[in-house]
Amino acid sequence: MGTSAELHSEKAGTYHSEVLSPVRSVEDFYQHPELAPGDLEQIARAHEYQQLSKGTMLLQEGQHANAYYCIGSGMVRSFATNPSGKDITTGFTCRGQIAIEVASLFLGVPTKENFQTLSDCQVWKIPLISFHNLFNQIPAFASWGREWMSQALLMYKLRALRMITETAKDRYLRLQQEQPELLQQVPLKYIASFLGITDTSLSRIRKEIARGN
Amino acid sequence: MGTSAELHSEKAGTYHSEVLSPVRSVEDFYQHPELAPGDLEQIARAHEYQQLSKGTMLLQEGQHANAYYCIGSGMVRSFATNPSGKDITTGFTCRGQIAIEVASLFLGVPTKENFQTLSDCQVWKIPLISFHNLFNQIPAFASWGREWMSQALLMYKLRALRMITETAKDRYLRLQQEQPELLQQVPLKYIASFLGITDTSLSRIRKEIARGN
DNA sequence: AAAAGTACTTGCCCTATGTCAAGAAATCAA
DNA sequence: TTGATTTCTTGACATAGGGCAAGTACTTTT
Repeated sequence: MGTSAELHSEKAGTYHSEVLSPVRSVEDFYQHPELAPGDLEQIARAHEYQQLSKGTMLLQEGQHANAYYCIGSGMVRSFATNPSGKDITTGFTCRGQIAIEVASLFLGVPTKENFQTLSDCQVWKIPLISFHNLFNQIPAFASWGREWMSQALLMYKLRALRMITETAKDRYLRLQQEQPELLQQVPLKYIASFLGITDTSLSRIRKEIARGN
Repeated sequence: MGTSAELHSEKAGTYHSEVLSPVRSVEDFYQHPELAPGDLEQIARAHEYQQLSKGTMLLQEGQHANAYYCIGSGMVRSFATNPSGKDITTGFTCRGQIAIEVASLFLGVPTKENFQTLSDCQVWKIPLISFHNLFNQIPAFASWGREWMSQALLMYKLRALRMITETAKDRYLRLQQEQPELLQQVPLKYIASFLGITDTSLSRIRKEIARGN
């Protein structure tokens, strides 16, 4: 379970078998009406393709993020550590999504989150400096970035709102509906802390649902 | 309590008396190392100064946001309405902060949030189209925007995390410490729903704290 | 000054979820 | 294969916070 990216991936974890087909190209991550094909090529060239084995840490608490990752296949978990030592899952990044610690990357502060692969992953990595250059050279890329951030902001706002307005069971059912593959691939304790409850409670909620809501 | 901005503000509400001195200039909102004085002048010219009376709706659920507001004095509350009809306070925007519905403004979708002044306010309003022009014409403005979004994203992530890791009392004490003026100026029910609890519970938490933690 | 409305508190009881501990089942290590 | 580890479930009990209703104080309206 090293900190560095490793290049072999013979053995897929029994838990986290790959179901979905991988994203074909890094250009798929940068869909935006203003981005011309030439722009996309330039953007793509700024990424480095990597295969990461299960358990790889992409970023650890206290470090400064200096890159982000477009996830072609596999899954990444991000988590923060409580003062009392427990880790709280803050999110899952799946195939087709971008694993990034915005605060550390763009504000230059040490991160309070950890990012770790839950399975073998294929990713495209782009360094901050390359991002920065693209941002300044390609206006449409900056627009893409603004939209991506808007979308991300919306999701976190919704998450906070839902922690208030929905019960734990509601949140689990929503997750089940919106990301069913996640429930198969991720250990219950991570899902529980992501939902804001204990694994004990989630187990009971599952039982209740199994009996027929 | 109209939808449009109004220009008189003789009578300050008894509840929400102004304590803090207003922000002097709109340029204070756009501090960024790369922004030159000339840029700031251009940015400032894109804003319109307005005085809004207490109760003014800046944005209502279902509308499309087409501007945002830099708050020079006063306070704005944003809230979402539950399916069951209750309104949940999603945030307070105070002097020196920006009242904006990012999702609606930048993704062009109808907003699910409402924005309403809690007191008479002095604001600088900037239309989306002007923002967009500045974003494309002034690279440093785009950088400022990216940083602002990063900061906002961080705060919403923290909010979601704290809803999970902290008790309601913890959250109240934090608010008391970080924004004491807010507790004086805002009715308890709005603070309660912002904290994710009922006004009844917040009242009890206050009592408990008053007795000596 | 009376009436109506709003803000806040308090009591009683209830539910969702947490804590702790034990045990079964699956997985991993050797 | 065997033992160790992890995952998940379940029970008994505790606690935070919600729902409802009443009551007080303050504010606004008339």
